[in-house]
Amino acid sequence: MKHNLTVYNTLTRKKELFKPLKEPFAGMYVCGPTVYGDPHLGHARPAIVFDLVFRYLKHLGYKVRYVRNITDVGHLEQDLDEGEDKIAKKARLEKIEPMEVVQYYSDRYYHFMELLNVERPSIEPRASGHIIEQISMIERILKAGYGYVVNGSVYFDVEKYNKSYHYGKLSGRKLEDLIANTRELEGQAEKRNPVDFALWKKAPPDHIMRWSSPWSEGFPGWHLECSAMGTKYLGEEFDIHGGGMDLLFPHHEGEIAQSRVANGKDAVRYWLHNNMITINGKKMGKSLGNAVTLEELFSGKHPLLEQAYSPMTIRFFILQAHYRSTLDFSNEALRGAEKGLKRLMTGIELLNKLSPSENNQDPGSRIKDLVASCYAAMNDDFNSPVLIANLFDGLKMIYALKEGKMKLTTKELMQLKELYDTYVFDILGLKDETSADQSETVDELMNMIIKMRKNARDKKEWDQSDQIRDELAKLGINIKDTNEGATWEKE
RNA sequence: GGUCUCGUGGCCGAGCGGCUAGGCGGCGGUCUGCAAAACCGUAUACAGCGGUUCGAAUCCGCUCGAGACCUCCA
Repeated sequence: MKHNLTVYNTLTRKKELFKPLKEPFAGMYVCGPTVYGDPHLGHARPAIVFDLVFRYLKHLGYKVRYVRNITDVGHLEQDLDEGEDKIAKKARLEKIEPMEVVQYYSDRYYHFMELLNVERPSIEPRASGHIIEQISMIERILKAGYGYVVNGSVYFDVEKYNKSYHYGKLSGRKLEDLIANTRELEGQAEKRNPVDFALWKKAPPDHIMRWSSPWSEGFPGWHLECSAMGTKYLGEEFDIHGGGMDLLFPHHEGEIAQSRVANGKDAVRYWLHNNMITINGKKMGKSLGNAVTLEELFSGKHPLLEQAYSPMTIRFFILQAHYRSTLDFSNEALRGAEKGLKRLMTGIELLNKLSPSENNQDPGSRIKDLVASCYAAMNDDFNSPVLIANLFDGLKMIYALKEGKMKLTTKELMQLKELYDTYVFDILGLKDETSADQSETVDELMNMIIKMRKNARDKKEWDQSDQIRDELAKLGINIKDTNEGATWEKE
């Protein structure tokens, strides 16, 4: 495959040329949501970022298998013996079955991801459906000598692991520092060392989510599912593992250790991490109580929101920042994204209406250059903000064509159209929202009204024409007079 | 406390040693019966102080400030 895509590998802290294990195949695993709450803006970022990666890899010609899990068990609320997992807690609070909670929030997640035009991954495995694989992995870890059983729970022996491997190599930590900084938490008596983590937890009597295992009735530890499912669907070694930066430690560190000893090799070749979304400079997080859900965002019903923002505005907003930078949320920034996206879409609409000029009059290599810089941006660790800047630059060319200040041959115009089509819709995954829900009847009615207004205008009956415009404005319909006649738009 | 990241014009956000990022907003203009929209043009920046260099937003040091991880989190 010919390309020079470089990706920033958290493991090496460098950009590296992307070379998959088995061309033309590429395998990617991304940590998905824990389905115990409504999806919020924070969920949108990794979903959109890795959707971009997925789309671009496919565009380059790879046959991509993209696996994104749904976490529906485990994830202890606290690392305490009596800790219960989030889903069980939510279920108890709402007096429903845990799987009901899981079903409900999974559906919500899928619904909102679809609105954001996030493509469904190739496989979306659930932790609860892979208990057998997880148990088998624990057995392999025990067999390798890196786990120990206490009272029906199984723990990973981090200190022993660190003697042969480097625990903390992904997050840049040293075990001594970790041990020195471990907080004193209660109920850790079972562990040999506070840095050890659970592979299997024996369920307390009142814990509702439980499965039988060789050690106890219980549930798997919280790093295990990703190791087990990644191995199952992508093999013992695969190309990309993605997730939020907040998962770097300890989640991904745990994954590395588990896979290493269970499979005898490092599983992941490129670790990619998206940065966080901040709100007033602080990380947005469910546990911090400052998360804005996607539903609130799309409806505008949240104290922080001055208006509703469409799914594509959110998508564009996220893509306008590089995935490894924090992205600060504000109404002003969001409004800016909304306007910018509209400008881009209007330009594309115009482009599609343009016809080529007969004579080829020095188009230069501007289109070739534009195409090249778009590829260069994406090949540079998926630099979507630079890509978008290039697309805005190209807009000037489109308007110059319209004004007749520039001429393009049929072939060149086709190339330009193809560029926008490919990059805006296929790769960035944006879509035009404006004309989405107009029925034919409405269209024809509006054409009729515009015609009537034009008649009035032709007769210079300004009172009449302004009245039509004002009345429509009250209905949220804006008339825009252009040189080619009037168009309308619903707010 | 430990580890790490970052501080760019009113706002968001690229930039990885020399060449205009881009978007939103502002200002000026074109178009227009008026208005809006649209388009064109344009100003404002690199937290501070030192250092390296012919040359620094970009490298180094210090100061100040913000944030992340170390506990579930995207």
